[in-house]
Amino acid sequence: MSTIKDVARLANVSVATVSRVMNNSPKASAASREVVQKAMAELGYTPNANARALVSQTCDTMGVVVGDVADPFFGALVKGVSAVAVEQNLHLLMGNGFHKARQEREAIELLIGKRCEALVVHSKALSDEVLCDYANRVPGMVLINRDIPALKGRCISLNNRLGAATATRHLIDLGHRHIAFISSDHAIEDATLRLQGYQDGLMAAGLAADAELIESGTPNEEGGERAMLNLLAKGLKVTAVVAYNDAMAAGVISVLADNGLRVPEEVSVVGFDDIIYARYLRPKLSTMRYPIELMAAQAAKLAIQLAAGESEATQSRIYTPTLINRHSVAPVRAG
Amino acid sequence: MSTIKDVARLANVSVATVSRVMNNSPKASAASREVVQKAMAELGYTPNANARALVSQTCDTMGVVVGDVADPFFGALVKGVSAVAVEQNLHLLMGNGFHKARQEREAIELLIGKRCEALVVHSKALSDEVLCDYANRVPGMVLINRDIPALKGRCISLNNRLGAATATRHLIDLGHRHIAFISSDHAIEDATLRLQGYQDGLMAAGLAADAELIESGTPNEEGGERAMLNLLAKGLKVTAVVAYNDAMAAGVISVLADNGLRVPEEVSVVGFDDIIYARYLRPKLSTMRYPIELMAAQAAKLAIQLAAGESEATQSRIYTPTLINRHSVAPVRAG
DNA sequence: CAAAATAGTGTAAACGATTACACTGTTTCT
DNA sequence: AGAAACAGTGTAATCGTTTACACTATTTTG
Repeated sequence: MSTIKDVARLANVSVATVSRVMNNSPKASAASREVVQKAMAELGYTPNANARALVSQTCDTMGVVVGDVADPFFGALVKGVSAVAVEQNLHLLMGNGFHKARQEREAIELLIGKRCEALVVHSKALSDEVLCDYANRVPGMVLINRDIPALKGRCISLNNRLGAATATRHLIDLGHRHIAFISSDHAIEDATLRLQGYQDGLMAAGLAADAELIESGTPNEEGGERAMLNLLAKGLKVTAVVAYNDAMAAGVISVLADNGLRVPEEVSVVGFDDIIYARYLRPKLSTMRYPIELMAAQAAKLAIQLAAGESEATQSRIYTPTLINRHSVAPVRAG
Repeated sequence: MSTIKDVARLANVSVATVSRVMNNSPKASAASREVVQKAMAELGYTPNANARALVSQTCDTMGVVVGDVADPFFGALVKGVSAVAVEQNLHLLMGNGFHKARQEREAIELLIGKRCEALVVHSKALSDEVLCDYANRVPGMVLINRDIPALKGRCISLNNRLGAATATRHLIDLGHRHIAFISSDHAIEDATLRLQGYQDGLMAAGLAADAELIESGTPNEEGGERAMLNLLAKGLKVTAVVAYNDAMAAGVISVLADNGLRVPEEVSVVGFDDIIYARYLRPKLSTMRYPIELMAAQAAKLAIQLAAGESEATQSRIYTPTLINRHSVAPVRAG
């Protein structure tokens, strides 16, 4: 691969002139512009971004760490970050943490190593301390879907607990009294919080929380299917289900339908996240909207500001999930 | 941010020693190991990957260019590439082309600029010539979902035409004679090819292709809805629909259901791609499987091999889409 | 015990770009 | 005409690493 020297040689100028042409410096004459550009084209020259980053101490890159890109939720997250990156003329470097501590660390360290100025990190497997440590090293690092007290102004998260409570209350308002919860067995905060929210909802209505009505599985379609199958096997009366997320809700609906239970006539189902295909399920899924793309864009902007040295806010930004009423929830049937 | 010199100073050794410790060189004594590691930890030192890449002429990074990460299809593609990246201990750099020529160029040039050794590129907006040009500059560049004759051994694609023909034939075999095609209005090869495949299918059965039965829209759920709405408005007899992709099929089914037309009893629908949520639609979507994750992994492996200097194959790798029979297709009803 | 081998360290030259500074030649001004 | 301003260029230092090479101190060998 050719270097700036090759170009300089071919164009019969110095490397400084080549550099000036590349960077549109006003100090380059029209004549050198032309000859240099011709040489660059002839050699198929692409400047070495690493060398550039080294001397200019900035690589115009934003980094983002997610769990797994193939998950639509993270797809939306990356899209939100990507949009502001494009807008700000930054490039995007992506790391997958796969929900494992070691891999999350590696991903973050890689991005810091490449000297990304702004960093949006989604980490569930790392401790507050570890994350603080990184954050202290990198001013432009922002955490998404996490709320660490010591990192107040650099966290953007969602009130998971409130969301699950809202979903539950909605069902109760429609007359449901036998409400199950399909939980995630991933040992992350969100799972606990949403479960608590469900219990809050029951409690507020003076309903007892029955542990038998709680089943869990991996937080995807298969997990939802399996958990619902287990729940059904118990033969309990259930008129409504609150699912940990939309993917699990899809599994739940699938199992319900396969077993001749009509949604929402016989069983109501409410999801969480409002992922891209929630409204294309049949029935269209009622769910708690998680404005992740918006939040991610917000996080990206914040990261850029912090990287530029702006002082941080004194408060975490906590979003509120809102109920989206589609067709998977109905009032409980008389009797 | 601290540098190797800071570490050296604090540890009272030379930078060479620090470097040796970092790289686990056998030339570093246990004593320096300890003192250097302590200094690194104390400073929160992270080596500058750009400097490293500059001198070592390799950055252990694989690049991937996709249309839009938020699209589940591309999510799966990135996942496939990501899996082999992790396996080979490479990092992943991602660029979004958003199906625009200028942005695709920028994304590719960025990755070349960063000196990614291996590159998996999904580009539909760039011409064969432009792509060839890039490929000639970068030995480890592989094209996915594209088949450029001049780049035989470096293309991995799917037989779109055959896929659409297979889907159509399947419907014909079930007795359907009034089969519509919901096409994508993106001006890319795939759209043309799938439409041709549909026509091939009809032709092979001696059926006339009725231009009235072809509607198009943006290749997503909304586009599918709109196109199906337009088709319905014509009041033609239609017993089956072949959709450009699963997202459009989801829209098609949604509109059909909203208008009281039962799928598959009254109208059969077949999609294309088998994206993640195809089997969670109701009815479960019958579709042509596009093994994109597998293909992407294959492309990534190929890219790595080529980057390592292995000679290329003499043939493009063309995958065959297979029919996945779920519940959105049924035999035509008597009468 | 001297010579040779070994272990560990440091110095300095790369890598490929940017840019301050010095320089030359031309234009503009008085 | 001579001074001052300006335009354009090149030289060389720099960014933060790696690593060949030279070097010293120690250990092994005959």
